[in-house]
Amino acid sequence: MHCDHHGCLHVVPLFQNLDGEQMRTVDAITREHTYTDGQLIYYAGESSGSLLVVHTGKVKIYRLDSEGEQQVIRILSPGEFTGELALFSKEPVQDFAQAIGECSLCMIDGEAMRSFLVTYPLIALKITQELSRRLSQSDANLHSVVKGTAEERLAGYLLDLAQKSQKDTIYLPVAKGTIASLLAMNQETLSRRLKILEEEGVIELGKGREITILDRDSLEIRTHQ
Amino acid sequence: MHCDHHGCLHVVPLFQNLDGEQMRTVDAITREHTYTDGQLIYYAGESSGSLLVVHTGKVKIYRLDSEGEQQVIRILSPGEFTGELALFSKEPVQDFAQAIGECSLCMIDGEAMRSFLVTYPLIALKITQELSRRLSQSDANLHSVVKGTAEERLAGYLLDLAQKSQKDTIYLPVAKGTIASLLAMNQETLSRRLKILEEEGVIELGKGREITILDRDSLEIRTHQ
DNA sequence: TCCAGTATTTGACCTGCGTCAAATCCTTAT
DNA sequence: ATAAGGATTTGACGCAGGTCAAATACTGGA
Repeated sequence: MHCDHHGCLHVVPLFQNLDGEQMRTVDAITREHTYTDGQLIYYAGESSGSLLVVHTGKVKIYRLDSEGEQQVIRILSPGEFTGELALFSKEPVQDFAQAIGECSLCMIDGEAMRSFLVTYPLIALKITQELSRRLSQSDANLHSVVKGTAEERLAGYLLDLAQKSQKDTIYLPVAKGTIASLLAMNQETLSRRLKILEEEGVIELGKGREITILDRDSLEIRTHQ
Repeated sequence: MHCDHHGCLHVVPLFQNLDGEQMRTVDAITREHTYTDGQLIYYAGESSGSLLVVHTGKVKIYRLDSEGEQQVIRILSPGEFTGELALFSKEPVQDFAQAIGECSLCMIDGEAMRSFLVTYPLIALKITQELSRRLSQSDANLHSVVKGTAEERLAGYLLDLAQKSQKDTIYLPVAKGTIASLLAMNQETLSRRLKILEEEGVIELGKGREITILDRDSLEIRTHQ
């Protein structure tokens, strides 16, 4: 089915300031599709060639090493997009996208999207802007993996979550194992680090994925940046 | 001085298929500037707001951690560009660009470039394409740092160099310490790994930065991918 | 060619984090 | 509720690669 005007496109910063007609144009080349928990959306070597915008739910982007172990790259929330490599380049895609829980995506046809971008170059600029932001972010990640410690990355991540939710009690968005991989450590290390932070009175572990931040300053210091 | 038509713009894949008039347009908003060894081109928090295209020489892009230690992100060769974050986004720049040896850059004025891109959206698409390629590359780097070993990264890098030069005897493009940082290891580890590869008959270390690959297959295997 | 300054190598040592294995805790479907 | 299966925790242990320090090799300028 087509996205209607209460649909996915309106949650996307990318298309925020399109006028009615432009919106209808994008609408016409967009299909919405829902996925169930764990379903693969695309995989390395084989992608839809569409721009994929998350409408509801969460999507995990990851890579596999030669042992089949996965390394989480990004967790997408509503409004965020992926699939740009297949859209803009001939390079083979090397990552996997998988639904975490029920989720729905808007799939914008690649060929049509490219012509649209030529007609509405401002949208192309916005995409470029988002990509360069993500590139900078990705460099920062690399830097913190190479030069930083597990605790530093964890502290930074917890502060991020707290800032986004504006609360001191936060809920990890996905399973701890997944968070661990996202933070470039393994599950056991994440567990141990959390415990240490609790023992030192910096956080309090609730049940399940609940964490309460008791001492924000201390976390700040541990961020080491 | 302006770039003439034998200048920097012709070495840039980005501008490959512009016609004469378009080329003159870009030319008009471009300045060439030369730097001496070690000179800072831009630094975190303060950037020119221009798109910087390497014309001749090499440029090192790196970040600093809180101890002032640097982590090399990328080595730019002629034709490659940087500065896109400052150009397309309001985010603060977090990296440093430094001349390695004598080098010259074409600096394309940011504001003028943005309007040019709106007029010639195909160039915008090319930039987008290059950014998404770099993003994918950056994710791959992260993956190999997290899941791979120092030897795997080194083997991959040596094969890359050999492929680019089409020869078995290669020369590291910059100092070993810089390569080490680029490969996310420290100088001593790089030195030790190289020695082990030599002892096992995979490579031969010449003097200075010269390395001869004796057993490409063995390197291939060590790439582990 | 020689010297000073830099880059590289080598050795000794140590630690953060990964691995494996087992226990315990949560969730969900019945 | 309860059992089954997944998620998380905990413990014991090892090692890749980091750090520090000292020796050696290169390089460009006088």
